[in-house]
Amino acid sequence: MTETFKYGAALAADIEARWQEHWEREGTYEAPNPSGSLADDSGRAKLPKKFIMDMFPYPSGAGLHVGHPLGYIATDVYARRLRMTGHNVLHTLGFDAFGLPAEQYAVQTGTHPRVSTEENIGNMRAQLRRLGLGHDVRRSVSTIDPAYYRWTQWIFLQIFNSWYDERAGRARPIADLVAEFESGARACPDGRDWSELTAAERASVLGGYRLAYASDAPVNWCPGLGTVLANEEVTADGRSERGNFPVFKSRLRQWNMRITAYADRLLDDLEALDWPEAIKLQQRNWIGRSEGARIDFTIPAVGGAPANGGTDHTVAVFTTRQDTLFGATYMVLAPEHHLVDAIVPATWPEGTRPAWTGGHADPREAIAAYRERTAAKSDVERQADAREKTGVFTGAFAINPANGERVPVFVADYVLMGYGTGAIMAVPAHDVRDFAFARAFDLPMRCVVRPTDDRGTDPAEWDDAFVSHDAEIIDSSGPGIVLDGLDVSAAKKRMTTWLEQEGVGEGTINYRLRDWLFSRQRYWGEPFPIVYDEDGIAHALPESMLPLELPEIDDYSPRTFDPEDADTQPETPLSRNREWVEVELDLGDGPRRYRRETNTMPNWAGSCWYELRYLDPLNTDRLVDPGIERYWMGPRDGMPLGGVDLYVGGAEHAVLHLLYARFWSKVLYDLGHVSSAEPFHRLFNQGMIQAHVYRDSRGFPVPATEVEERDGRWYHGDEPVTRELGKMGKSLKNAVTPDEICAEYGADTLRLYEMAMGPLDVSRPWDPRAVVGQFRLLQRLWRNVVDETTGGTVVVDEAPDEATLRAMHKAIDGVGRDLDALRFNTAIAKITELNNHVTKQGRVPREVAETLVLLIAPLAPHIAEELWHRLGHTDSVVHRPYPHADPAYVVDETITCVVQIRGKVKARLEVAPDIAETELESIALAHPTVRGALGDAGIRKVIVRAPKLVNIVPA
RNA sequence: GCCCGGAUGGUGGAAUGCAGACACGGCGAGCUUAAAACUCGCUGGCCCUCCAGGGUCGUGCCGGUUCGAAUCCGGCUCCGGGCACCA
Repeated sequence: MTETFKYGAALAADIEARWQEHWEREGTYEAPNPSGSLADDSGRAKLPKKFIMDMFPYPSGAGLHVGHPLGYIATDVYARRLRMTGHNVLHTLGFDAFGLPAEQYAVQTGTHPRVSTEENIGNMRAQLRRLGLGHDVRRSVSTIDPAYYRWTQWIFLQIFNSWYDERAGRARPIADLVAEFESGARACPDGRDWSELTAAERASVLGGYRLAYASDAPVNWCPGLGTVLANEEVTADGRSERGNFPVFKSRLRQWNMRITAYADRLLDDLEALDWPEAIKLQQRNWIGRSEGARIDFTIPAVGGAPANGGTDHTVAVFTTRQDTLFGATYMVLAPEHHLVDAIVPATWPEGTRPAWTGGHADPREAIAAYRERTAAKSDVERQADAREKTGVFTGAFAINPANGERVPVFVADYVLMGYGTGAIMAVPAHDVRDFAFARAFDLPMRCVVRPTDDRGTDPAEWDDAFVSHDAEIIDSSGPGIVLDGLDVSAAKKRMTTWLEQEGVGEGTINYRLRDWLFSRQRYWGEPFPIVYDEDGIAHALPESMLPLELPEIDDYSPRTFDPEDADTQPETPLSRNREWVEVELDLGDGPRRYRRETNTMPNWAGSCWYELRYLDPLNTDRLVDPGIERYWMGPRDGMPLGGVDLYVGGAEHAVLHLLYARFWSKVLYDLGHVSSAEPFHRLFNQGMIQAHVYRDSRGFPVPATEVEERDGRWYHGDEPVTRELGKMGKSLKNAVTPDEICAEYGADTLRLYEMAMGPLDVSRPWDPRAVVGQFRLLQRLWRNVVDETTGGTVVVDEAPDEATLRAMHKAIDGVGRDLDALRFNTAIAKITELNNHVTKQGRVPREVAETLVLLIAPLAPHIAEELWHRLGHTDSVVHRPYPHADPAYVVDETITCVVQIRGKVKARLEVAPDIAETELESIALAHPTVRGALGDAGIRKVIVRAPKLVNIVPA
């Protein structure tokens, strides 16, 4: 068989396999640590460092399609450019391997999730290996590895064993809090002395402080998945993010993370991060900070009415519009509000309108009926009639503290128990929802903010509420307070001050963010390192007992339970292994019987901190060595909070992974385990690769590869099909795998094509025909260097001509800047342009050939390495200096000259840098705009000044 | 409803002072018995043309700023994304 030197699929495959093996053997992509087991004597640890990361993949059984590696290729190109510009670059990829699909597969087949997951990881590694990604494989971690999740559990214990000290503004060890209680420096919540409390009472008090705590509260129960879910995992229409199953509220005892303690810091620190504005905005909205006030309304005892016990009650409301308190004409409690039953009188007050009673004989009956009606609504239904206002009168009245007015109290489901205090003051004139409710129930409205449009001040004549943050307050004066004439923000301040003086309220801040529900009733996750003693008190396992490995069970299936029955809890898979659950342990006070926690952690846990483990993956004593962590991630110029230099991934994790990881980072920072207060300094969201979906007349997708185009229409065989743009995937029968592209053209072509398709951050369709364009580029480049019959080189040992030199240095300059800015598509266009230039010349000077090879090396590393080798070099392009443009050739051939008339710029001229003054003068005077501007005025003087300014003084 | 982002040839997209780089597709030619995963040329519309070139319109729509606008400003239209009874 004769050897061929034509760059085709076979040769590309040969080159790629050869160099991949070489790089692996040489450890080419290993990044040294400054110390520890991954340190070396290459001296590279002394270089400026860069830590580049991808969002690591879930090892799905479906394998990769070409959309998955888009980000991995981008970070690889960027990392290679950094290596070639003298950086010590840490780039690797692990696997986020706990999660539902493997468990669902186990339910169906009985295969242990570990077995299927590890097989999937193996397949995915093989797929990724073909792409020639320059990863430091020593640092690749997998979240299901006990050596890894040992530290996930360890971090959980750090969080469990700490509390948020509001005064210090940071987390501290729980032992400090105990010491404060013991010394009396801090009073116990219920006013008793710490020493008098039983162990269970102490545990309960501390549970109110711990950053990880168990609580009994309404949670999102998803029967379809057999587990509870975090708020972030439930979509706006009340379904599970994964699987799209309905979600119901149910009261269950679950573990939570006190992420709300960090709301302000999570919000404020966004400012220092180099993240897309859209993601920052999503996080800001999710945290949902609103400044306002708590206002106490008194509901006086109804004389002799047994229902409210004959005592006064105080109901606190939260509002951001305390300035409109004088406009509050009624009050609303959420149906679940705990004071509803206490305030309801036995009978309707005299003169209650029939429309307010819902047709019921007494208030208690009316409220019971209303509760039943709203509770039966699932979140989906509640969403459907979101705008329709329903409610019922409680029969009670509250006193508006500003003017002493008696206002009716309603129950309505447009007020949510989970936000603020679960009660509102209703100002129908200045709130759209209150306006709608007041209209429906014929409640009075009072205008207290002067409308800035022509609607007048009688709300009865309005079509909607008047909402403005920039208007004047009117008709708002009461005992000790006058707001009239103030603007909204001044009125808010004055009202807050008054509320605080009178002791009927205070300025407060509310957040939309809720604590993170952290336990799942599933098997395939990290077990909690928690045991309960006979009194039900939770104890942390000592570090020496970590990792707490997942026990074996023989039935992985989730169970549903009866949410109606308050005494039941969902059965957890881990509880099925009795020997594992019931244990005798010595936690320091002798062997005792304990029961293990049988929930598992959500699959976000492993991804909350994996960047840290990449740094020091073999360390068995610590999560990460502090010196190594500071080296790669510590605060530095322009990054006061530290973090990874570049993190690339999809935008779908905006309020999930990206929020959780920031939270864990801050806890670890507070407790002194890391120097970086933020995990990811710079974030980049890559777009999606879309693909055409072809559907037959019944709407079913047909395989995209079997569709033919004829006269602008598409046919599957003889059947016409429709075409639309959609996600790439198995179910839509349009997936293209990297393997098939590699087989047809090679990995370098795939890499180039993915990078050349368009800007990295926008979604764009995969065009199967267009891939060949990048293949042709590589073929032309190959032929410019290699003699296809002998395998020798065709480059000539002569200096490039002037035009070529200029083209070359322009390309070097542009490509370098494009790569630094992640503009890979334009970088490729510039390389192509230069390559086309020399192709047309027919002869390629060695200097140009070598430049081309180095320029393309980050994008197409295999062919670059091969060509570099064939050009007679024995070193690797990987650590070669990237070409540097000679500024002499990059300067523009023309400069801009400004023409002014009466000191005003009238025109700009592109002229040669060395143009003579007299010539410049005549060009300026010949310019049509200049001639027009001068008109008949004539010219008195033309002054040409350095650098190039033509000043024309009209006569 | 509110908040973001976008609109440039047949297609993906370049371009912050020469609109359409680079690529696909298309057309024409070459090589070839034949082919293309080969090579070369042309390829926004309209018009003129002595075939060398030239003119003119043109970046979703309307208006503005500017010597000059795809780019900046104001107002629309359409598309994509996020949030949504959060007081």
